[in-house]
Amino acid sequence: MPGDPKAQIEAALRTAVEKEAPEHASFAITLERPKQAGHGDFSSNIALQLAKPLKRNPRELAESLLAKAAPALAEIVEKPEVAGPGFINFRLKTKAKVAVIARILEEGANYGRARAEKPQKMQVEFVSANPTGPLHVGHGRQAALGDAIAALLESQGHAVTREFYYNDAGAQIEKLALSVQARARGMAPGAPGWPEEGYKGEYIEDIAREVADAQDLDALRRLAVAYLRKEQDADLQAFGVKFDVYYLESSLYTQGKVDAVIEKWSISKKVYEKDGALWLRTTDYGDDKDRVVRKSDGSYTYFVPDVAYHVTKWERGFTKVIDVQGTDHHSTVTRVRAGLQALGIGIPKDYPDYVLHSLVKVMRGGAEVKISKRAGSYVTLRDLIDWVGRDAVRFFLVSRKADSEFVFDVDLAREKSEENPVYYVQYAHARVCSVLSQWGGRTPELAKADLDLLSGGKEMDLARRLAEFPDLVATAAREAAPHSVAFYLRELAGEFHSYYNAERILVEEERLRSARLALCAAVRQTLANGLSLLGVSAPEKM
RNA sequence: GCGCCCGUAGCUCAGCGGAUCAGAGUAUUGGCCUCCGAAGCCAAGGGUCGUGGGUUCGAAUCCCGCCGGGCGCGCCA
Repeated sequence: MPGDPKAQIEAALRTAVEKEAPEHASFAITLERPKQAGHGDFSSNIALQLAKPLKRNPRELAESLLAKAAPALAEIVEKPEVAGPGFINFRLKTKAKVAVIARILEEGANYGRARAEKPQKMQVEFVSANPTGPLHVGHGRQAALGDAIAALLESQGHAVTREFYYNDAGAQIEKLALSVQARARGMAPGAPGWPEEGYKGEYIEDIAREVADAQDLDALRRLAVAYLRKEQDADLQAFGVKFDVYYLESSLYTQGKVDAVIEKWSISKKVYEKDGALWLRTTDYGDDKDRVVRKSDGSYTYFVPDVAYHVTKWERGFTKVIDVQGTDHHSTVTRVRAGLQALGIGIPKDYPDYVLHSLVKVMRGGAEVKISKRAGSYVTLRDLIDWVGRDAVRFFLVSRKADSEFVFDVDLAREKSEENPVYYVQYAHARVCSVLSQWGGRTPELAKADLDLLSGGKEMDLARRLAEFPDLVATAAREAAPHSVAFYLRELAGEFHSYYNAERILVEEERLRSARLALCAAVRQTLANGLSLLGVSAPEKM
């Protein structure tokens, strides 16, 4: 495919391997992008990998492979060379390097997207907060992560459902209702007689204010749940996150799905009675100890509906499911998988996948912020959005690996917002838009620009960086790791700023100007595509 | 005590199935606006990659011990 030299080089190497060592023809050829420009645009360690099974000197093998691969590549690469212990380095000709620009302008918003060989029906479940209070910063991290992961999977051609699961009926909800009732009767939060472990945040008062009849606990419960669901939805909307499905835990009971799970376990003899309770043999599936599934009072533990819920995911045809949760829930991983295995209905052992994130610590004014007035005991997502803005929150929260603990410095993100990485990236986008608009032409014309006129080092760096994007997105999707996209965008923005300051884009000479503008337009498109994956806006002005 | 995760520059963090890997941002210091956006660019200083072993020609990266931190370890969710 024109504009994809990587595929051409891989094909040529594969052909060479087939000739050189037919018995290893199926060996995976992986091209790497050397970090240092001095080592070319692509390198292959295939000779090092094949040297051992073939019992040959890796350098000599590399030379031999190269001799067989080189003729097919004469068009696109400079003279390739064998380096070090047996790496083969390829340096693209300018024409092949800049071809990516035309490709980006042609593909537009599709640049970086791929068509999956086997498109799958996938689901990402995240946030899943119970309606007992405002969303906290941990939910924010989940929302940012989950939405970005879903976008990444979609970019690879999969059909992705974003799902929110919540408990609308359990003991937590009862506590909520009782708290609101107490408040509606004029009781002060925490005063004598206040419900045990009741909720004390300011929002309880807001809900209580709307209570018509403090005696009617059912109505009160519905009111409280509806109120908080609405508030959570408003926060998610402000955060730019939309869900396709809201799944109610209560529906698992009303549809008999919870009982069905117990029944299947019983039939396959995976449960036993002890101390008046019913236990599941999770130790058969790697758990430390067996777990209670039905308490002696006859009610189920939380994890039975949890398993029933995951059965519905499987039955709904989601072949891949990613649950985004805090690391404080990591013990459920083994348990849920064990519960699913014990059903014996053919669900894979490692179903579902999990992305676990550690908690977020919020720093402001040199001290940790632990509480907000509204929630009573934690910092809310809304606080964060109000303090630093949606884009900064989203970008920050996905800029770290999910499992690293993360200190969110509000002062850095807010008071010195010009130093914030997200503005650095958005600013690059705004700058390109500005130069394109000052030129005043139509972007499609740029696709016909004579790109060979680009020759500067910074121009080659940019072209090289732009070409990395599709692979980077594919890897990020496979690893459910949006942070690498954030890092990439910062690097791309940096190279653009550097270029912009060093070269004049709007030169008099029309052909050169068009070529440079084409490069700029490709940068703009790639920045926009990347930011879109992270749910961050790409402003034309700021 | 047991299990999982994390220790990389002053700070916040990338890099992790070995080679071309000591990195980014920020902070500090010094330069750059008669010219497309200075919310920017250029340059400098700053780390024996927690620590001690092991495997290897070669380890931030793999293995083991230790130290430090986080989170779990309920007939809570």
